[in-house]
Amino acid sequence: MAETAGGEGLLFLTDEQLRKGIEAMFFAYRGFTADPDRILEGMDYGRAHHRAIHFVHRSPGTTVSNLLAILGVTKQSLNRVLRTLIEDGLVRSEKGRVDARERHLFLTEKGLILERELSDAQRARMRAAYRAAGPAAVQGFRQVLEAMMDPEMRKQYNRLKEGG
Amino acid sequence: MAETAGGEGLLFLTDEQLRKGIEAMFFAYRGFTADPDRILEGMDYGRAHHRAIHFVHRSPGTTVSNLLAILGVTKQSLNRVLRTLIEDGLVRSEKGRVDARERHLFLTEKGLILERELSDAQRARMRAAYRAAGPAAVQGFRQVLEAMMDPEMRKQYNRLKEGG
DNA sequence: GAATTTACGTCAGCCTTGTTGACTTTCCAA
DNA sequence: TTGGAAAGTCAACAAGGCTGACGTAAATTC
Repeated sequence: MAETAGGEGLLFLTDEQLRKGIEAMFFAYRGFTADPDRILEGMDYGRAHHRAIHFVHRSPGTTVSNLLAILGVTKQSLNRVLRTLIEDGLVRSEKGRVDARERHLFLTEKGLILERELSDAQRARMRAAYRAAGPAAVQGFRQVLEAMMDPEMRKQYNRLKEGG
Repeated sequence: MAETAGGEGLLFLTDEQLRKGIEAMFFAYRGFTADPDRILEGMDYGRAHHRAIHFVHRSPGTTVSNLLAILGVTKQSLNRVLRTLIEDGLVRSEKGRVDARERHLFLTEKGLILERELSDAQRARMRAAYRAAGPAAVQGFRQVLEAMMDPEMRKQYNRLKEGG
């Protein structure tokens, strides 16, 4: 058995194993986004709209600043996406009561319908993958992903985990 | 304990669990690409160049058609990337001996140096994540990712796994 | 041997989604 | 009351996807 110094049998840390993990991430992410992409093509929306819809649904009433922090894009970029979603009546923007500078974002009925369609598709794939791999694998999956995040993103992720 | 029909305790298949998985994928993929992105910014290259370099390194002598199938982009898109890499002397293109229509692609010395820099960074993150999560988690991670791929992509992935 | 198909390259133009920079409006808080 | 934060907007640009059309060389098929 190929061992590294320390003799713990860290076969899973060889460059070859790491490379497989890298390629698995690459190919899997394609599958991960494939279904929503398919639904959105033809509509005037893209992946950026999906992300905005997802996180507004996830945290109703969230502010633009919040969303910027989560999505990690510039406000100009987010604004373009948000503006079309508001114009098309998928997202509602509400001036803050406590702090009137802030805009609180909500999905409208119409927005909720699209969100449902997108997340149903994405969850279906995730469910199939989970079912195929089993509960123990799922736990490992989540552990590795969490460890792979930047600390700042991990914070965001955990905040969402609790908050929901 | 919340059970679904069948009584196997499929707690990991609840919508809430699936949503967490979806968000974990989103945030983790950001981390996954962050280091190479940082290295490439400033150079005239981007993520698309990284992908081309990765898979040419992975399968030296691969053809353009092969690369197109793996990357899932149009030849025009790939060509733009490949052309700059060839011009800059990172990739060498060689007319096929058996079939002279084909172009076989290789990394040059210079290409190998950049590839090393990029993959070192990406592997370092992957290694840290693997180490933090442990071997069992890594196995689960790979199982779920593989199950998440489109069948066509899974074929490509497995072909690479063996071939290497 | 001629016709067709395949592999590759290229030009032109378009779209989405990211970026910077500059600027305004609104409004809270010191 | 004034400084600064939050939000929005305009303009310009770049990366990297896409389609469509076309050209060339080589292989394959008829």
